[in-house]
Amino acid sequence: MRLDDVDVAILTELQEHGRLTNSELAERAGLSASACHRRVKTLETSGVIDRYVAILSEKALGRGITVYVQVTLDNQKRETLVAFETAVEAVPEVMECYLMSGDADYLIRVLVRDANDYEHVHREILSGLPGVARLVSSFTIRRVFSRTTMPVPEELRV
Amino acid sequence: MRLDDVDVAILTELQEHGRLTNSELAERAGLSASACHRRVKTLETSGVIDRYVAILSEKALGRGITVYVQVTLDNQKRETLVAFETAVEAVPEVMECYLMSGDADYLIRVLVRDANDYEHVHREILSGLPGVARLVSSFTIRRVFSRTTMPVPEELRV
DNA sequence: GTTGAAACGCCTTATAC
DNA sequence: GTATAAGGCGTTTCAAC
Repeated sequence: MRLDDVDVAILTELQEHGRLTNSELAERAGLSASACHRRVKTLETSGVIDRYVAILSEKALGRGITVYVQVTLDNQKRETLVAFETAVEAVPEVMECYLMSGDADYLIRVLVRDANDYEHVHREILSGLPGVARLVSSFTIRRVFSRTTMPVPEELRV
Repeated sequence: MRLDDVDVAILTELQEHGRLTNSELAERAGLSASACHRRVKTLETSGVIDRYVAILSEKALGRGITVYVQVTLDNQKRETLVAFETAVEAVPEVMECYLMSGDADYLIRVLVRDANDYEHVHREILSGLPGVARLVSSFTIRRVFSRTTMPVPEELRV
């Protein structure tokens, strides 16, 4: 699927304002409402737009601290990996989990209230996950920025 | 601001389906439409709901590979940090940037099409950012999961 | 908290160009 | 791509309970 400038404009707007009305969106994209509506539907059914979500405020929910944790397991047996992955997904403080190349097996992003809270999560939850041999925690001091907006790569442009 | 079970139900739904109609949401939350509408407005104005966004498909956009990069700068002078932060935010492939404690100064998450593409980003863009002394790249093999849904902490429950 | 009503805007589909 | 029309649905506000 190729995307032209208008598609990009639509995607850019919706990535920032997911609940724009179609008429507002049409105006911002410089399109008639019907044309805009058709394009959005196409973008949705083609899978370019995956879904719409509400983003909650980490601050307002008292989850100010992000910690990255490198996880090394006892071994790389298939069952060990599956057991860990299943268990870690059930931990609500873990926002993201990647299987990694290199030293550690997994990298996870953990969201907690403060350092105290992390101590609890680390000791009572993470270190008890199946197969975990070692945890290396890296504290973030400050989030410089975070994008939800994904750039449209050149090779998809019209 | 305290949140009761119904608020949590609303937040959970909206974090997964950000464009639910108010009437649909009301039904799922077990509320009348007007009561539901009032609660959502309150959650929005109080800042618990930060914003609504469309999530694009990384796959459909051909951005399959996530790379984490630990960035070490020449020094920690204020100007050095500011210059780097300003420049890195202008790189669209960088989705997130944290100032870190510990060995490296920054941790960034980079989204690219493939390893080739990363090679280009690494050599032509990242290593040219102001103040960069060392880059340590960690490739992800697979995203195990990623949440946009944030749990409501116990201490905020009614 | 609930229901119901009313006004308005938007969506959605369908026209035709 | 544009414009327009029509019906139905959803939102938003209000009043009353």
